[in-house]
Amino acid sequence: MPLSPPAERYAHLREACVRRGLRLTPQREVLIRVLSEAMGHPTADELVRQVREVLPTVSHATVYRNLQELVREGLLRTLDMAGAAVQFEINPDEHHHFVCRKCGQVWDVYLSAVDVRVNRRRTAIDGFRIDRREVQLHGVCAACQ
Amino acid sequence: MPLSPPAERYAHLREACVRRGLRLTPQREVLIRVLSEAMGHPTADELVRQVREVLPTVSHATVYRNLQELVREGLLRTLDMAGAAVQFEINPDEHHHFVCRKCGQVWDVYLSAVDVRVNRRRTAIDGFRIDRREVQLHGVCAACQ
DNA sequence: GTACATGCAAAAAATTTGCAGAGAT
DNA sequence: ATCTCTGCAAATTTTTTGCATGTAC
Repeated sequence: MPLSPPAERYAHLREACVRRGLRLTPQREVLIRVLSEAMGHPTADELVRQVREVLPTVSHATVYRNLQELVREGLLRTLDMAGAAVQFEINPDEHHHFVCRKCGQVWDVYLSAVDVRVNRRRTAIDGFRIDRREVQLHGVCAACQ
Repeated sequence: MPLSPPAERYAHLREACVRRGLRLTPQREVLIRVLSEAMGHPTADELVRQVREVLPTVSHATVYRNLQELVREGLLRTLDMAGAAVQFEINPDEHHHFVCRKCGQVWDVYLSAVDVRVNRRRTAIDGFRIDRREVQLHGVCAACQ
C-alpha cells in the first residue's frame, strides 16, 4: 500500500479544513478532491487546470491562494528546497544541506556516513541508475528557535 | 578545510571554460570570479547584482545565459529539485525522491533504512533542531538511459 | 574574418496583490 | 450580518528569446 486511497485522503483534508475554520467553498472542495486524487508532484498550474475541468471559471488567484493556505496549515507540502528563484551550488565538495523551515536559509552540512536502503517492494525504480545521494535536513536554525 | 580557496576555484573555472572553448569575455570572467568568491547559495539575481558591482552595465540576459552555460557544462550546480515551478507533495507517507537528471521527472522512493552521521567538525549547526531527513537520489531513469 | 557573446527590449512564465462584490456560516 | 472567499485585472518577480551590434580568438 504505497498510498492511502483518494477517498480517505479527501475525507482527511476536508475534515482538517473544517477543523481549522476554512470554509468549504465549491472551489476549495474541488481543489482538495483534485489533490487527494492526484498522483506524483503536480505544479500549481497543473492543479489549476485540473480544477478547471470541474469548475471552468475558477481563477488562478483562488487556486494559488488556497494552495498557500493549505501549505500554511501544514496540510500540504512543497517539494522545492528554497523559494521560487533558482539557487546555485557554489561548494564543489561533496556535501548536503540543512534547510530552516522558518527563514528558508540553507546551510551546508557534511556527513561522515550516509547509509540508505531502498525498499524495492514499495519502490519501482528498476533499471534506474543512481549517481548521487543527497540528504536534506529540515528543521529550525538556531536564530529562529 | 571546508572549501577550497577562491583563487584556486577561480583558476579551475577559468581553465575549464577555456578547455571547452568558452571565450573569456570580461562579463564571463567577472562572473566566474564572483562565483569563486561566493559563499552560500546565491540566486541568479544576486549574482547579477554582484557582477554589476564590477561591470555596472552588464545585462540580466548575459548573466542568466552564462549561468545556464556553466550548468550545462557541469561546472556549476543548481540547488532546486525540479524546475522553476513549485511542485506540491501529495503523498503523506514518509518517503523520499528520485530525480532524473535528463527528463527532470520525480519518483517517490521508499527507504527501509536511513542512517546519516553529521560531521560536527566541519558543520556548524549548533543549536539547530532537526525535524526531518529527506533523501534525494539523483540519476537517470529507465526511460532516459 | 568569423563565430560566438553581448545589450537591449520585449515576451514569457509563475506568482502575488488590491479591490469590489458574492457567498458561507 | 459578518467575515471570508472569489474573480478580475493589474502588478511583480524571475527567466527566456530575437535581433542587431560588438569583440575574443
